[in-house]
Amino acid sequence: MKILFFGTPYFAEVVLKGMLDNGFDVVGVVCQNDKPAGRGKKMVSPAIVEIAKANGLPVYQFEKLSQHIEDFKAIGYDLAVTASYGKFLPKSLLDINPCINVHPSMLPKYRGATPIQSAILNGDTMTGVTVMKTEIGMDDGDIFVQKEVEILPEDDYTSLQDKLANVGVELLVETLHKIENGTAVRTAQDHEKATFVRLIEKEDGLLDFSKPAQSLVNKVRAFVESPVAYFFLGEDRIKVYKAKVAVDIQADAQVGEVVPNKKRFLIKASDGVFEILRCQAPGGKVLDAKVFLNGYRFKSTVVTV
RNA sequence: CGCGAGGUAGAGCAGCUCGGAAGCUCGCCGGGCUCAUAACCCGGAGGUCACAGGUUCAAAUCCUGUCCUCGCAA
Repeated sequence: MKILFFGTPYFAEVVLKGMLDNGFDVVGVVCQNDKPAGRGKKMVSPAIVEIAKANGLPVYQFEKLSQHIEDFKAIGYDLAVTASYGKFLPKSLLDINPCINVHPSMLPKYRGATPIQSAILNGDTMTGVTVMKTEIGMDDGDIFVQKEVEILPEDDYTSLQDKLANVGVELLVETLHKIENGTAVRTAQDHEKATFVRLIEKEDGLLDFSKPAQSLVNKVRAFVESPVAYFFLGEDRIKVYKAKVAVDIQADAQVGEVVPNKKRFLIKASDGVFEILRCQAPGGKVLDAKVFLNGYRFKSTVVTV
């Protein structure tokens, strides 16, 4: 069975590696185009390109998939597998051969682009992975298999994504074997229960200290890779990479005010104290709070709203 | 050539505008206080101020070039 893989970011890399490690015959990788990135806006390829090339796989980066149907037919594959590809697959492409998708949520919950972030953001304690048939509609295809994954309090996007990707590989391998044997069974989703998650904007990362401390911590956990939670102290935009609720601290400050403390970076939230464990000031490196406090000169001790 | 910030003891920073004896917070070593301590007090080690040129009696500080790091924007 020749497999054509569609995927772009890290989650897709793990899935691709998983298929290769399990001996599946991947005949090519389709991913998003190179984009100008970083200082000097140099063109940068998705990381998956490197992995594909290292394994001798051809890489296809088409601007519009629908304009390359003949190219896809020429590749000669039997099944398409998608994982965080980033764009819809046109019907003309889905009509060539069957397509299955790996989605990091317990569908029909969290259909859309940001299931992992959403689960953490909402303070969920459980999420999961679904392998289903790819259809025209967004994440609404019939389900082959799904498995729950626990979200630990200390999990953030990075760690949860890893867990989900590994489970995704496990489920995908299982499904691919069944498809090969002809024993694959799929069931329709309960569309009534579907929930959708939208793309995340940069401004979504702004921390609002009039909210409960735990919700702020959840935002930090969910956005640690991107766009990163932040707030302003005077003119300085402080990006927060790790935080917790300081349950041992007596709140002796106004909401949004820095709680005086020599060794800990604390800010009063609506219902408790938000403690920053790892952060970054403009122009500086990401630092542990204690190190950050050694050198940082506060221009304001109240969060700018 | 997208815009911008910065490279100063092991770490994080100040000093640079107005050139003229290298400082702060932590860490480390030693001593003290204490039932005890991540707390407090005293003392100590540790830096060719990124690199290379230039200006000057004198450069961390001014000028030029190189390397590296980071923020924004995409």
